[in-house]
Amino acid sequence: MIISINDDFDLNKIMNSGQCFRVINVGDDTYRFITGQNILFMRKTADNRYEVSCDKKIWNRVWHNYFDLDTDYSAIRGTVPQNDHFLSTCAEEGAGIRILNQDKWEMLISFIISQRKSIPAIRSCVEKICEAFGTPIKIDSDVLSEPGPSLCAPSDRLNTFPTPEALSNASEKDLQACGTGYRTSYIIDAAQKVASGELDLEKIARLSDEELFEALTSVRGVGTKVANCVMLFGYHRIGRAPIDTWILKVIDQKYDGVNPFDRYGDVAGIMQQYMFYGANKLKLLKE
DNA sequence: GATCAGGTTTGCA
DNA sequence: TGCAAACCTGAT
Repeated sequence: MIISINDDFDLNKIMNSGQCFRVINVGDDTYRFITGQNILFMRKTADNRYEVSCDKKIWNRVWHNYFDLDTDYSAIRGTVPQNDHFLSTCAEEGAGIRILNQDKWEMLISFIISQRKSIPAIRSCVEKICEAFGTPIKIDSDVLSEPGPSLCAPSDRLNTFPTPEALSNASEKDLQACGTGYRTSYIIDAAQKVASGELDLEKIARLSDEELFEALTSVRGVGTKVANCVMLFGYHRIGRAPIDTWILKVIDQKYDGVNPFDRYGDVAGIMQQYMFYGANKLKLLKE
């Protein structure tokens, strides 16, 4: 199916913005996304036009929201203060990045894993956990036969991200084998809290930013940075700007040590994404 | 083979 | 309250 998207949208930048760890480029400019039980292959065919491997019903029900298509990113880029030279440069470079609406539970575990890991290491760890504890995704035969040949990429035996129940029943040893290291006990703690209902990830979605932050940091291994990532990428709180080592360098080197994110109001998280992407891509930071 | 990675917890001033 | 050190392991 062909769809049109009339806003900033760049598959490669989205994949490399560090918010999603199971997205891959399967070659031929085709990208594979996974959320829940759904797999999507997607390829740009012309300006604002994309070929996707699902039907209209699934697109509207799942992927439209996943890609946050009701938000006007072009307009948000337009609000970048002109005198904010660094952000202006980064926003231009990062145009096309979007904040995905991803699964809350998957984000919680993925960002617990992320601490003191490089992005390739996070990807490999998450994938191993899916292989070990996820369940096979049922692939609709008509989904794979419908698109053109280029969208039919090898995807047999692809697993879902494991459920809280599956991870709460996992042995430390089996999790360790996925490369989780010292985060293993954090993952089990989170899984048990969620599986038992002590922490209801859907229910806390109704809380204010401050209360949601409190609820998330009640999990062992979830501190300020991880909680903000989960809020931004799982709960779509686009006012949250996670501060990692890169953004710390940005604040230090480009903003005289003064956190600029208060200035950007309720879209600070999007500005943070532009900075993260732009600063790395353009190599604007010193050691 | 060392060094470090998109942090958090723990322990000690 | 504030600041280091320790933590597992894969990637480079």
